[in-house]
Amino acid sequence: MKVSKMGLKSIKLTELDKMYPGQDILLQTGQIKQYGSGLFAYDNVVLRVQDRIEEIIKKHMDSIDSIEVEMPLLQPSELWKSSGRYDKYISDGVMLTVKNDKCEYCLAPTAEEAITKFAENRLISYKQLPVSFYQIGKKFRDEIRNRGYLYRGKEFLMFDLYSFDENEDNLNSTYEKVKQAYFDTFKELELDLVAVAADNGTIGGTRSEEMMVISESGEDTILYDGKNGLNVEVLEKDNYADYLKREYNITDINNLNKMKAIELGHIFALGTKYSESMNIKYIDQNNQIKPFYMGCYGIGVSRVLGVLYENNIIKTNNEIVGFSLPLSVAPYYLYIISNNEREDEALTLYHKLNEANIPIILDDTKDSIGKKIRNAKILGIPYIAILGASTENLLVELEYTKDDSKEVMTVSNVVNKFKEIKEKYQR
RNA sequence: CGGAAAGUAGCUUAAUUUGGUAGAGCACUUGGUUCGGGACCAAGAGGUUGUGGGUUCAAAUCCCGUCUUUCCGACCA
Repeated sequence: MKVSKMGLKSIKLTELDKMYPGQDILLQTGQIKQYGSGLFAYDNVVLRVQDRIEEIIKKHMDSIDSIEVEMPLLQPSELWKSSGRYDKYISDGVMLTVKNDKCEYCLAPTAEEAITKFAENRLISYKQLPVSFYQIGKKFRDEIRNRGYLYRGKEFLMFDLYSFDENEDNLNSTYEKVKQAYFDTFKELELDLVAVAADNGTIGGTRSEEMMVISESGEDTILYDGKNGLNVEVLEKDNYADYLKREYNITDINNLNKMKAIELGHIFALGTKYSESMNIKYIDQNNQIKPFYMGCYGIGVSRVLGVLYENNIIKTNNEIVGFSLPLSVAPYYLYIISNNEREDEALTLYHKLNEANIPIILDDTKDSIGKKIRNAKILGIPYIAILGASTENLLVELEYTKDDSKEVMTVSNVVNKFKEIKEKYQR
C-alpha cells in the first residue's frame, strides 16, 4: 500500500477529548467519520483492525469446535412477536424497523429469536450434543443515548455464541470452555481480560460474568483483586452477598480494589429458562423429551476496536501523538519512510517485503520526514523504517513505536525480521 | 425520555453582551526556498453564519418554532 494511493488527510491534532482521546484522534484525522449520533464510517486501517479482531475471535472459537453461522439482519416482525419480545423492544424504542405497505422487518438488535429458530427442528437428538453456534454480525440498536464513539453506537459489530447441552454439568463445562476461549482470544489481542461477577437480572439464568478490560476510558466500575471481581452494579441486587458467595465464592468485598473498566463481553449460563419458554427440546437416550441447557455469550467487537485504540496510545514528551497497535491486530506491520535521495532504496525495500507478502505501507509523498513519522503514528503502524541521512546507504533505521526503541539493520535483515513476525502471528 | 449546553469555511474558532462590509489559524491550490521529528516566504481559492418564520432601514447578533450534535441520568456489547 502506498500513501499516495490512500487518499489520506493530514491534520494537526487539536485539543483531544479527555475521556476518549484515542477515538478523538481517529475522528480528527478522518479514520472514522461520523454521520450522526452513533453512526460511523471506517477508513481502511480501522476497518482492517476490525477484520483482524474478527479473525482472531473466529480462530479461538473454531478451536473449541463452535460452528460459525450467520443470521439474517432483516428479521420478520413475526419472529419477534413469536417470542413475545416484540412489544417490549418496540416500546423501549430500542428496535429499529423497516417497512413497506406489505410487511415489516426488524433490524436485528440481537439474535436469540433467530438462533432459536435456527436450532428448532434441527437439534432434535442427544446425539447432536453438545453443540454451539456463533456468528459475527452487525447489530442495530436505537440507543436513547449514544456515547463514547464506537463504544456505544446505533450500529455495531457483535460476536454472539449460543450453546446447547444435555444437562447442567455439561453446560457448566461448556461455559468454562467458552470462558477460556475468551481469555485466549483477548490474550492474542493483547488486552488483559478480567472476568467479574455481573447482575444476571434481565436475561436470567444461574450466573453471568462480564468480561472487562481495565481502561480509563471505561464506563463501568469494578471491584477486583487480580483474581476475583465484581461489577459494582451487583451491589444493588437484593441479597447480593448470598449471590456472590453462592455463584462466585466471593465473601469479602473489602479486599477488592476499585477501578474503571470497559465491558467487552458478557457470558451467561442460562439453564433451561429459554428452552422451556420457547419450547425447543431434544430427545434423550431414554426417548424422553428434555429442554436444552443453554448458554449465550457475546463480545462487542466494535468496543474491542475502540479500546484497542484507547489502550495503545503513545506519547512523545507527554503529548499524545498516536498509537502503536499490537502486531496481532495491526493491518500493516511497517511504515517505510525515506528522504528524496533514498527513494529508490525505499521502493526496493517495499517490493521485497511485498514479494514476501508482508503487509506494509510506503510513504511515497514529498512530505518531510518528521511529518511522515507523525502520520505513521497516527495510523498506529507498529514499526517505522527510516531511510534517511543519518544512516548509510543500504542501512535502515527501524523504530518500534511502542517503546521508541531503534535499531539499524540491512535491508535483508529487515525482510527476515518481518518474515519471522509474520510467521509468529500466523498471518 | 427527564435535565443542561452548543450549531459561523473540511477542522479549531473570532465577531453575538451593545444589530451596521463575517475575520483568523490549521488543512487545501500555485510558485520559490527547505528536507531526521508537525519547515518558511509569497500569492490564491474556500461562507446565502443548521433550518423556517418574526422584529428592524439593517440580523451571525434580538424573539419564536424546528432539526441536529454533545454532556449528566436510566439502558446496554
